[in-house]
Amino acid sequence: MKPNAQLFKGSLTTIILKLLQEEGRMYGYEITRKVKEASSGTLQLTEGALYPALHKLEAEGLLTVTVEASGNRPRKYYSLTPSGKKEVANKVAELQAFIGQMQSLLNLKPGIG
Amino acid sequence: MKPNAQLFKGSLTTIILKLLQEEGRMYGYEITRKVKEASSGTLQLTEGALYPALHKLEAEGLLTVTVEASGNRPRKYYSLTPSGKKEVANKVAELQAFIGQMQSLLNLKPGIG
DNA sequence: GTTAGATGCATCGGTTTCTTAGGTATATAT
DNA sequence: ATATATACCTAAGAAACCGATGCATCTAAC
Repeated sequence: MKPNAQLFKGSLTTIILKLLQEEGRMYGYEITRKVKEASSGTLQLTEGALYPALHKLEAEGLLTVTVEASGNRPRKYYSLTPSGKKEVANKVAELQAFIGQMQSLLNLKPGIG
Repeated sequence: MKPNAQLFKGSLTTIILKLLQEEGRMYGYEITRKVKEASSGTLQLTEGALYPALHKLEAEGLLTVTVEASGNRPRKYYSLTPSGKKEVANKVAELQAFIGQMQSLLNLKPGIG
């Protein structure tokens, strides 16, 4: 039983955009580490979920990529495009509103109805 | 753009269990109304998502059904089984912990990195 | 020297979950 | 007659995610 290990449906892209807004630019592997670290290991963002999401965001024009050979192996740094920067605020606001609604459903006291 | 209309992946069953814990017993159509009402119309729980979820929870032994002809048309009232009552606390706690992690990711300030 | 583990990219198959659309049936309102 | 509300349900398809796997490089262990 590990349903808590998976991200909210449709929220992964929002998380990615938010992290890029925060950090400026990141590469894929770094994002997986960041999510794991920021959630104390609770949220495990698998690469099988991340990379398709990154490619999709890039195809939608929200992200750009710059490849850099960082001493060792090449890294693909992702950063927000102008339209990506606009989208962040919207998506984050949507997700937060949504979380608020979820909490109002979860915070009802049992046996009162 | 209506990603905010959908429930978190895997959270629908938790919401159902929570509502039944709160209300004692409910029928399907009533649950859809309740979610819509409690979220001011933000969350729309479609029947195509609800009924399969209810049947699955019943098959897992977390819910029981009693059919009642309530004046007009027959209703299927769902309520928690003993094991369902145990599961509610766990699932709600999991989801709340998860929401907390999501918020900590979303509440980071932009441009600081 | 070769095995293991970390970094760093990526795809593929399968499963679950949700959406969209439709179906059945009764009652009420227009 | 037609639309809306109640009340149940399924089925097809899309979407998202998980787990496994693959390639390649570098470092550390033994």
